[in-house]
Amino acid sequence: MHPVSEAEAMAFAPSSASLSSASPLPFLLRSDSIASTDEIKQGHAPTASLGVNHARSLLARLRAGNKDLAASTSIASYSDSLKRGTFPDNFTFPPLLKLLADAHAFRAGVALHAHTAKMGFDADVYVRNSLIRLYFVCGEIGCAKKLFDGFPERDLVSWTTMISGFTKAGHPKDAVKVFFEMVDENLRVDGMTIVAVLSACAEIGDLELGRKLRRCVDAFHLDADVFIDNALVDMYSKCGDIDSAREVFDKMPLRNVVSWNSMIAGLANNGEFEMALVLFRQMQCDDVQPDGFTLVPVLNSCASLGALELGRWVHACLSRKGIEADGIVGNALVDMYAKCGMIGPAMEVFSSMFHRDVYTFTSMIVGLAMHGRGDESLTLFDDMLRAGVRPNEVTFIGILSACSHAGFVEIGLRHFRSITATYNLTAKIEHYGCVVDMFARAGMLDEAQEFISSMPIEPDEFIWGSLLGACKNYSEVDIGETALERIVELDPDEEGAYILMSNLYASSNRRKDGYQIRKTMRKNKVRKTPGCSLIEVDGIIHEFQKGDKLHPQAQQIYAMVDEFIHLHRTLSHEKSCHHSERLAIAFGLISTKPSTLLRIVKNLRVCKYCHIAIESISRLYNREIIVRDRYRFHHFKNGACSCNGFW
DNA sequence: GTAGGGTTAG
Repeated sequence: MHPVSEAEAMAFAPSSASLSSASPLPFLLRSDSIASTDEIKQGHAPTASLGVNHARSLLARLRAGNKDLAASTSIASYSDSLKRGTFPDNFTFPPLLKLLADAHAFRAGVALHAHTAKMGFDADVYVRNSLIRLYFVCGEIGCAKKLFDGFPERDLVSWTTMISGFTKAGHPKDAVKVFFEMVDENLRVDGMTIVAVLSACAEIGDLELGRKLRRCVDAFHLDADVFIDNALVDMYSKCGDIDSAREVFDKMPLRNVVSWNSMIAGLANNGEFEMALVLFRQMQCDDVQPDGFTLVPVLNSCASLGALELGRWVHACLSRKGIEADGIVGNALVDMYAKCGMIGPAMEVFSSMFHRDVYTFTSMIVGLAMHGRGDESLTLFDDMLRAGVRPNEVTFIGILSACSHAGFVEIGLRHFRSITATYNLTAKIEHYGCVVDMFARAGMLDEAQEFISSMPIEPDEFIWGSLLGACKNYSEVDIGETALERIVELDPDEEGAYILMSNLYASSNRRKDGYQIRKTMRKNKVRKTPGCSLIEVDGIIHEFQKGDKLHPQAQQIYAMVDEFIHLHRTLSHEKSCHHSERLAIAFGLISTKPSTLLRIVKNLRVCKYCHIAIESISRLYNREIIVRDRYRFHHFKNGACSCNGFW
């Protein structure tokens, strides 16, 4: 950092001589006080100029980045010309104000606002609109609103600036209100206004208004505009109407990188991860260069699908393009590696990052907890607090599940209490669920029941499910029956609960009751979510459903599965099982080199028998196998699993 | 000759 010279600090103070003829009040470095925003909110232009210390800190801050440099250079040359006696005109201010807005240089903005007022240009419509945007960007919504309200000559641009300003400031409902005021006044609306309102609709999720705007776009034949089409794609995606988004996207005569980004992000955010990746490949075929905005939803999709190879490719692509693996992109990378079972690489990216926020830490904390590394997860939480990063609700999901997994009941309870007591966050049903799970897994079934009855929130089927699961493990038929009753009341289609209960009966020598449960399931036509496992081989994701023979290599796969049973039978007696994870593992074994690590992603929990079988497979075939199920990772190696039987 | 537009994580 260069020292700031007095001359530079004076840059904001035009000499009184050069201004005396234009203004009765000379601009001087009067004090360190700056005009308060109250002045502006009350409808007055700021009167005080910038003080020495403020100018100094501003200049230091302006040196920090490119936008800031651009702003500081321009301001410097502006004040130089003032000192030379050249006077600004109405064309001088808009570009300067824009630079200051982009650099979020609020104090300098106020100072310049004062200049415009002193020189009589603050009623110029261009100057006024620039000031409105500046105040919005700096978070001074009250000032922006005052400038707009007290401005008789406001034009289309003023209105559009208000609409987009409110949306970007996180007040999309106010944006829509402004739009309707505009409509009520029968004012002209153009494409840019529509884009701004569509963006507000997207934030609110107001599909109805979005559709009306679409009709407006069609009526005025504005739909060949790439900005409008992009805004439509984004609006439809964020409102959950992904088909309409795709329809607009497919019909676009011209697409830019933002069009692809919006569509890929829309697919990923609507859970269409495979399609997001397909579109990403298509984008490359179209020779559109991806940027950070593209790669974040692509990484999220990789994370959800366990597509590590593509994820790694994206990582390499980032480095190649010189996109820094920091901030949001870094967070997405950490999350991708953690969700693909690669805690080591996740930690490497984590350590290399400069800006670690609550998302960075949370991804890592949740990742470690899901891998059964509860103590490391808790250590990282302490690191996070020491780094001055405040946890959020999701962080506590990770912390509580880490405690649950590691059997730290006391520590877990202390963290649970701190959610509200220390951090003033809301403990949600998921947090209560973690605590129930914590008691239940530790075999403290009475405490779990007591905790459930003391909850201020109505327990849901997941809470009762945790309890039932523990009843199964500890053969507690009575409590299990109560839990099942509650679950059936809340979600009669919950197949897992019936199966747990029937297994609980079976393990308690009450097979008859078990059959009864299965009969009820058939009678009630309880749907079964089909088990589905994914495995990525050579960058291609292969999907298997329980017992399906759709894969081109089905014959070899089933032969391999039979081999498992044959080998496995020497250890225990098992009937033939074609659960999806076995098919995926069999395919992995026959299509990769010996000792290649296999990674499976499954939509449901791994059953007890498959868990035992995979332990043996890892030893017999000398393979590390990482299975991500609905809840956590199972890292199988040499006949043992990282979950230690906790799942 | 100046001002206003779209996309990103747990």
